[in-house]
Amino acid sequence: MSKEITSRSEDYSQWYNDLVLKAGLADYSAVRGCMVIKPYGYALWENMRDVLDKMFKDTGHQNAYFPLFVPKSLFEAEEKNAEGFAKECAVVTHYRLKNDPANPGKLIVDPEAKLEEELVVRPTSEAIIWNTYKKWIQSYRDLPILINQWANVVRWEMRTRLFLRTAEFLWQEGHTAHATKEEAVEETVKMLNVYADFAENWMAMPVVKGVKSANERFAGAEDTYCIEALMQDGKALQAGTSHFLGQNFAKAFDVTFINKENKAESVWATSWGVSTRLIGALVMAHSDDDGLILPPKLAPIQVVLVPIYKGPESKETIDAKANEIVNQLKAKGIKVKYDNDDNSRPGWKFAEYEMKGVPVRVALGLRDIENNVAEVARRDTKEKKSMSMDGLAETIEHLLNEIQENIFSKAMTFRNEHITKAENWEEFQQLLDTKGGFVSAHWDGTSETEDKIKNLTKATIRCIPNDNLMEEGSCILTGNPSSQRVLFARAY
RNA sequence: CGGGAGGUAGUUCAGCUCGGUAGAAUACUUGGUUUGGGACCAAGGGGUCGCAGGUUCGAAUCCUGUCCUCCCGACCA
Repeated sequence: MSKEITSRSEDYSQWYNDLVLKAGLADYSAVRGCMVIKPYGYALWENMRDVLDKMFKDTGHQNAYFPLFVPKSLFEAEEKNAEGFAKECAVVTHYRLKNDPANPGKLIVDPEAKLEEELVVRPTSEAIIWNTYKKWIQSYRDLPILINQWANVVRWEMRTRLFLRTAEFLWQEGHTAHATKEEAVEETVKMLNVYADFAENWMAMPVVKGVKSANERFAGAEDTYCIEALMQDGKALQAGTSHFLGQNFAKAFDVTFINKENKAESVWATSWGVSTRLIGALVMAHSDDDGLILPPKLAPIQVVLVPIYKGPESKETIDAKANEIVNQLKAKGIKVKYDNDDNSRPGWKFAEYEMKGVPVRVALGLRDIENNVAEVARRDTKEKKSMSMDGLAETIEHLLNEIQENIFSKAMTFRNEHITKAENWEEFQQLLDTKGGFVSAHWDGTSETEDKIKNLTKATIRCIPNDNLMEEGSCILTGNPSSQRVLFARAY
């Protein structure tokens, strides 16, 4: 047991906070609700970003960059979107400070520098982007436009949590424009699948793909598709969304194109995004009371090599052998760190790299070298084994794959065990209170019922799964007829 | 934004009730011994007690304001 962090059973929230801070992922800042992402956390984000970026490019998208500020008049153009975000917008009203005549050395906002029109700090970029697309689109030949941007956005949240909900966060937002509804819907689904692929095959985090109910839909969207993940405390977390925006933004920003029949039509739109929230998801999906457990495919350090010195004369021998192993691992493209820092002892390093979630640790001492072996420890199961130095790089390469698969299947098993059917209201409540996870239940399809259930239980409809079976039943709350089950859960 | 808790050395915290020269552990620096699960010895450095006012001869301590964090709630694509 670690003496550094609160255990999950004692206080899950505190465990999460301790972990993020002590593993060196992030730190609090002097700005309310805004965090500092530290090098180790940022390295993790860079790995995630690079993989996603390649996936976006492989599906035909290009990166571009749009301004941080949105003039208020543009922001309010799409009414539902504006209304949805209005109460959490940071707004720039002035462009200059000046010395405070009453208080030397202090600054005040210069009242003479008031902006004619306020600038909204983007909470999302549909407005500024569709205002731009208007200029770019005249003909069907200009479509589709498939653009992604990596950016920061600001949402003035009332209550923030490291990575899971911060006032400023990093994300990517894809914004595409299409000539037909079918093509836009296809794009929306395609990107949802990209997200699910990334979550499952890179983050080792199983997700349910589905569509949101009207209550949970993105402001301004016709349909919001999502991937929903399950955390170890039984709460759900929305890990990514892909929106079919219909022609709402095209109409709000007057973006039309001339089709092959020489007729003007409104453009069809999608937008889709994932954020640094995924780091929070990754932490909560796999880690334990000793620290992070990172999937090898995304870990900033995949293998750490720790020398066990015995007297100064052993250093040369061990360093030489260690460098040999490092080079073999590097030749296989494995990210390896040789930690021969003599200021901390092996035991300290073991605990430290467990905290940081490094998937594989190799300990190397004279004893091992004499026997032509190395001690290999895996983070996920904490299993330690002496392994032959012959073909060690291959052994470790396979082990990394095995760890990736193991943490995925462990998370998958947990997730599957936490999708439970509820047949009546008592059962529904009891499942939420005692077991947690997703509760699969019939719902009459109305927003009113969903609101009532939320007020009574704090559970929301996470999604209507894509591959849902049609099944006659009656609503868990009202008893009204229902044609399919939906997934309820308490969520982050 | 409502309720609760908190902010003192890099970190975790004591001191505050009852005002009187700023403390511990750990971390850090230097030297040495060490190294198979968070080493040991010796010496050394480090805090305008979150910030701003006020009361007082004197404030970490009492009062007011403010900023930040955590927990619960409301809110949240």
